[in-house]
Amino acid sequence: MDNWDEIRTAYQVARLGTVSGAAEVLGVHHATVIRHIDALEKRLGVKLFQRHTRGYTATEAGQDLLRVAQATDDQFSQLSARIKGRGNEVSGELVVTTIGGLSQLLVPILAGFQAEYPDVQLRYLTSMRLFRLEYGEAHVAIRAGSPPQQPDNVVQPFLTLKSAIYGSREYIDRYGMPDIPNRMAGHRFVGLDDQASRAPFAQWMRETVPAHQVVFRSGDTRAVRQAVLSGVGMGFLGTYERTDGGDLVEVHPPLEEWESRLWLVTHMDLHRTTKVQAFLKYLKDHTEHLRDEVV
Amino acid sequence: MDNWDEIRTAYQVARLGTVSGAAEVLGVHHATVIRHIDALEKRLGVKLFQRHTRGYTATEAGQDLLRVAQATDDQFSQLSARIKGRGNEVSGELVVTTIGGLSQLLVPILAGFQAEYPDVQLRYLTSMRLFRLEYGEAHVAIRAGSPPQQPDNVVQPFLTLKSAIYGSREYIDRYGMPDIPNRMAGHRFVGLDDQASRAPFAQWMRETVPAHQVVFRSGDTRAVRQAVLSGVGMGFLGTYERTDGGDLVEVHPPLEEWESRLWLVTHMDLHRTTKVQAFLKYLKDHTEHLRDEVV
DNA sequence: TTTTGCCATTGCATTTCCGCACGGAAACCG
DNA sequence: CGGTTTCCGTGCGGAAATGCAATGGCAAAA
Repeated sequence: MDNWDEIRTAYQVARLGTVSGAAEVLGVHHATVIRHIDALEKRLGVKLFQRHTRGYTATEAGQDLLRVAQATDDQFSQLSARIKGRGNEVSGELVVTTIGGLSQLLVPILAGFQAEYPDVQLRYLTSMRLFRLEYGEAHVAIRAGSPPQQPDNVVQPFLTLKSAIYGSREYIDRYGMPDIPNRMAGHRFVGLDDQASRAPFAQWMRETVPAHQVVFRSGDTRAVRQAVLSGVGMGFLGTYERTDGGDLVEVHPPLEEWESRLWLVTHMDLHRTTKVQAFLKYLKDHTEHLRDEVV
Repeated sequence: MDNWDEIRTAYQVARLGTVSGAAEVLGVHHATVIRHIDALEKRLGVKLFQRHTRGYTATEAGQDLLRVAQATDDQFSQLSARIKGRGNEVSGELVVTTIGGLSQLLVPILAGFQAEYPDVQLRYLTSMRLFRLEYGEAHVAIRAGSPPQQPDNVVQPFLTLKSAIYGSREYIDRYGMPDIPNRMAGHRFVGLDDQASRAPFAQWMRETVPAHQVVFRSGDTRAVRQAVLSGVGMGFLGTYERTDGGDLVEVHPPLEEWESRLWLVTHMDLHRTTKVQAFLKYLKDHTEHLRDEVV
């Protein structure tokens, strides 16, 4: 049963009883309607209508088709309404994927967004592997580094994370303030676990700090921060983390080369949807102060 | 939501995940599939798929469509099977319309037909008004008189009903054998109630027998027969009725001008169906002896 | 890393489909 | 009873949908 349009045509004829009426409803010429009916009947090998001078009367087969197609028409109308509506409402799942270590910054914002749009179910993914927007695994991705070049993605700048080297007051009191990068001998560092990390400051650290001086490594930035706070050693922390309580001393101010540019990435096909737009707007509105600060 | 074919296309893409696969299943070119999807999405204003190099992945809207269209496809398949099958099976309603007075001949045949095809529901209509085949009011009509000329009807000769004048033995004993049409004075007749009846013998009677000699009229041929049997008067009876028990005397043998030609009429659109064909065959097979007899 | 295969996309040629107009027939209406 | 309306049926020219083939991109295999 291919060619669903012919069924639709036959449905209108069965419903209205005339070819002309069906043609008007369908917005086509009545000749087209006749041809559709003829083709459909030929393919089925059964007459759907009896032709007479006042119109078409459905045979038993035609009445059967009428019932089925009526239901189909209803279904499609509802489907259309749902789909069209869904484009303009903020509901359903919203999947956000990001690099690790931004939870502290993002989760409160996500919570606020969810409060504003209660119909949204949020999924916040910070997996090791890169979630792929093109397969629909996420609606919005936050990526770091150089601007992603995927062709089907819409990329826009998000934040520039400034990092500085911090140490705990306790550590400074004990080991003195290091003169970076000139005289760091005898000092201890806390760093990222990922040896291949492409974070700018991680690269700097690999090049500048001898490996044996990095006495604590972790993939979790909160663990890194905790380690610095505990006086294990100095380490890079995002400047946005500084405001959190804790007795931290800035050992070296932020350098431009340590900055990590963040990008908001969405798939082209989803970027225009109201849901994604609403989220992006909310996200930008609630990170404004950070952007001002770091620019 | 017009253009159901595009929904069908989108359905296959959602089901198979690739444009190429859908194109193969649908028996069209890739390009056509892409254009269908693009058009549908444009009309809905919502993306149904996310495009990537390995194929198309359905968005939430696309998955919704998938579910609905899946059900539709099932429905249409079943519909098609029903319709195609119905063309080749003998079931459902079968409406036969006929002139009055053939019940005695036809009903036993109808009963036999129904016994042979138990899935058939018979309707046997002998209404005053002419049921119109072209509006689908009946599958088969039995008409009398000159061959019907309706353009969309399939007409074939059925039987030739021979009529003769009968009287009861009692009547003949009392009034003597009349010499028809020469000396009928003093005789009594039983006739049809319908003054305008176009039955040949009714016409003959109107012209030949003075109205006051027709002492019993009825529209029901069985009543007429009963009246003749009861000795009310002479009357026309079909020769096929003669075999029935009863003490009848043929007052005048059948004349050609009294014959009533019967026609089997079907509407073109229904004539080819197995159901109608089966009925016509059964009808002919079981009236063969009558045909032989009257020719 | 190179190769191979699969897949979407796009411009161009073609065919199919559609709209138009005319004809004809039946019913409706004063 | 004749004019009028409302249908359906069909040949023909044009337009829209389709098929074709070339292109490019990505990923898995070699």
